[in-house]
Amino acid sequence: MTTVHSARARAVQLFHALSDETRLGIIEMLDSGERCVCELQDTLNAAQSRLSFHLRVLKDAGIVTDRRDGRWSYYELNPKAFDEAEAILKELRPRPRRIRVRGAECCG
Amino acid sequence: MTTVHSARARAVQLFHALSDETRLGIIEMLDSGERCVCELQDTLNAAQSRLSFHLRVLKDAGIVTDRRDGRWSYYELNPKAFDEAEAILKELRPRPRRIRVRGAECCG
DNA sequence: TGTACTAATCAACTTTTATTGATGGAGTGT
DNA sequence: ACACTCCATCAATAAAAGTTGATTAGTACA
Repeated sequence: MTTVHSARARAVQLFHALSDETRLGIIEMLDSGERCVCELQDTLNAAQSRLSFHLRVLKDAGIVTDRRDGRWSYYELNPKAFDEAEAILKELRPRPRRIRVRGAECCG
Repeated sequence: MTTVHSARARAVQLFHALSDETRLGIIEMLDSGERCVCELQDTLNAAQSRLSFHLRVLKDAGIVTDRRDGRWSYYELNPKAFDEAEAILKELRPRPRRIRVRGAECCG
């Protein structure tokens, strides 16, 4: 997981990691628990290097953690990343406004 | 807002729309209410066509709605999109597991 | 009608992401 | 040591996304 500068850059990293079909497939598989790469490979039938690439994106974003056991690598979801994404989303969400000020002050 | 096929494709579209600095800047500005394009342009100082491009991405994803008034276009956040993103995130989040089955069944 | 203004769209280009096939490191079993 | 497996990394390529500078459509107002 590489370091990131601003809150916005972090948001970009997180959402970018979540914006790919293959990666969502991986996340879905990991939802039921830790999995080794070869299992993911079989189930998602994605080439090994391709899977590895996407796992790295997820890991860099802190969405998964990995652990090595002998020749196998196991990946697991990191709940904190989901908390973080949810918090960011809450920040972005429009606040309830008392009065609609239909942009009347704008332009001309 | 273009039509989308699977739930996963929709998730990709939504997260992709959220994974860009300029677009997050736009969202942040719209957070306090409706804004016309020229205001966004000034504040974010982004070229007009560039802004237009990003507004389209946001609109296609359903994150903003637009309204035309004379020669001005006003954009506003759509809260539903944020509900949706939050719901998707909740789906993706790892469920609490009773027992950690450290992927022991895997591989051999 | 003519001119000025806002903003969408287009085409050419640059940059970033993703895919593929190959190589190599580390662990396992003989 | 040797062969074999799992998987990360690399280099080459393909595909997608973003930027830039036109052009164009629609509106406003003299």
